[in-house]
Amino acid sequence: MQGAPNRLVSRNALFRYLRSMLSKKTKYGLKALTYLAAQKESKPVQISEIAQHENISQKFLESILLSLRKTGFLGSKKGKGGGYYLIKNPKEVLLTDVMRVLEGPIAMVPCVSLNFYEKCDDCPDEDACSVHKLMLKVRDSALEVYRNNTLADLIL
Amino acid sequence: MQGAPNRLVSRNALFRYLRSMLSKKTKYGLKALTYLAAQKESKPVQISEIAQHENISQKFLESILLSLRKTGFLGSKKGKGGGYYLIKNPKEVLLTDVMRVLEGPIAMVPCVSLNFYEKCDDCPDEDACSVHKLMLKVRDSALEVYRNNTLADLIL
DNA sequence: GATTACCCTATCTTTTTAATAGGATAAACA
DNA sequence: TGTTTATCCTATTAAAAAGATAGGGTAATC
Repeated sequence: MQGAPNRLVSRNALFRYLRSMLSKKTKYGLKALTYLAAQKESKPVQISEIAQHENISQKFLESILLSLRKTGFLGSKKGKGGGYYLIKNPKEVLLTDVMRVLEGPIAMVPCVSLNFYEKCDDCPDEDACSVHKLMLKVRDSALEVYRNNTLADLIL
Repeated sequence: MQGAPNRLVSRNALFRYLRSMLSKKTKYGLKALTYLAAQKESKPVQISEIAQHENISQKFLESILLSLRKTGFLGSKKGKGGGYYLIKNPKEVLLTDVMRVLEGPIAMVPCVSLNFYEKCDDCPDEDACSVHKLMLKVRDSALEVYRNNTLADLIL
């Protein structure tokens, strides 16, 4: 809005933009995956190396990589010379799958989620809900992006 | 991911999908705006009526409508027969503007926000950031939806 | 068998959202 | 003019979640 008094718009807005809609977990996870995808040799990379290179708290990254291993994206090797490595070819890793594991649902409201559907408690009829109607479109537009991009597309 | 063990995927995911990415403020705000836009007569509607009809806590709605008034979307009238009313024609109310006031930035990360840009503290070079690259696309896709829809499109 | 590096659980701090409370102000109407 | 109606405004609180940290367990390599 153009004409609105500045202080009133920005107060709420300021609070919001300090935090990101994307969780750090997802952010760090994506960075780590990209880092691994960009490796020339396919030998394990240590957590500490990724953490340093991407400015991530090592302990936090540890838990993220762990969950990426459990969900079938990464393999790991213990002991000296150990670390994490990509299991699949980056071109075969769809970002829809990555996002759903790291961030959860792609939809902004549970009632339009494909994989995590849940009825809204306050809304008696979804078909009569304006928010539902709008968020369906937003979900589809986001899905299109994630579906048409793989991990390989993130490498710069 | 298909093959991943169920309990491991769903634990994190469960937590995430209990909460919506869309704040209740935005949800309620959109519902209220749509309700007002759907009015046949253009006389003020009381908060209590909207709150009842849309299943919203009246006090919470009060603050939301207040902020919508301060940002130029709604007008209000005090006293008997008072209430809130839309200032513009629903066809002229772009959802980009509504979303920015209610929800804040449309981008999922500040570093790709058009109206609320801010550098990420952990990222030395945006052009070399895979997350930045991806989130630019997501932002654009969301923007397209919001730009091509007005309040009138939300009425069912 | 010592070192390396992943594995796992538990806890804590901070931030944010959502909601509530209580009263001030202004308009309408008798 | 005074009573009712309904918006206006500030402050507080409760609950949830994210992010980060701590500390030790386990397995593989040399």
